[in-house]
Amino acid sequence: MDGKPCYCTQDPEVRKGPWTLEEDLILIDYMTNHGEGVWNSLAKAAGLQRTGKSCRLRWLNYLRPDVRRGNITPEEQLLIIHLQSMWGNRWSEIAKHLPGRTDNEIKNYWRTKIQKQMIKQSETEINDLINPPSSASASANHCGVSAADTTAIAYSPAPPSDRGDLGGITVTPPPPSQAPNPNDGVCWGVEDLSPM
DNA sequence: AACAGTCTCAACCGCCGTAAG
DNA sequence: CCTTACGGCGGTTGAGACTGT
Repeated sequence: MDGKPCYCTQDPEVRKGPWTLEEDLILIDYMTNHGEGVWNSLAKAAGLQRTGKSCRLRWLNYLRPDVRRGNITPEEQLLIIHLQSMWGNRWSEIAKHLPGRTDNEIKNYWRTKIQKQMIKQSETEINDLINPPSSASASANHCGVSAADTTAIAYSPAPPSDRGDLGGITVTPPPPSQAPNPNDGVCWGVEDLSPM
């Protein structure tokens, strides 16, 4: 279409790849006039050569009026870390506690910023264990967690809980709504992630 | 200035749960 | 009860942007 890259699909009726401004406008227009419905028929009715899933994703992650884009605040960051430590990678649950943020955004943020930072930190601590700095009691981080434990956090125990089977490990699923306790199992502070 | 490596994020894929027929 | 269609979710990918050498 109009000189854009060819995202060939099995079905020539269905477009893939980045959304164009035109498509965005069509979807926004349709959504404001009709509201959400069955996504597949919505895509057809709106004249979009996209799958219903694609439309849904685009709307929820990008076009929704209440979607908030831009920097994650330190408060949001702490909340993400805390909720992730409690619930694992249940991004949609976590997103519900961050108004305007999408699960996709949080997921990306976690992987690119927080997780990387944690891995880096745990590597440093492991190095310290192997080659201890002369005077340091470099056995633990500032909350008394061993390097191995920290790694476990970094790689997220993320128990699949109710949908998975992790060798008998059971974890309480996310409560409907629970005020996060910043000291409950999480030792990370904003300063730990300061480079961000 | 040019190239290589790294990072970011939008979008896709595949699986699962649920509702409708 | 079984099958099918759909929505929702988490994981992964790839293109473009950015940074370092």
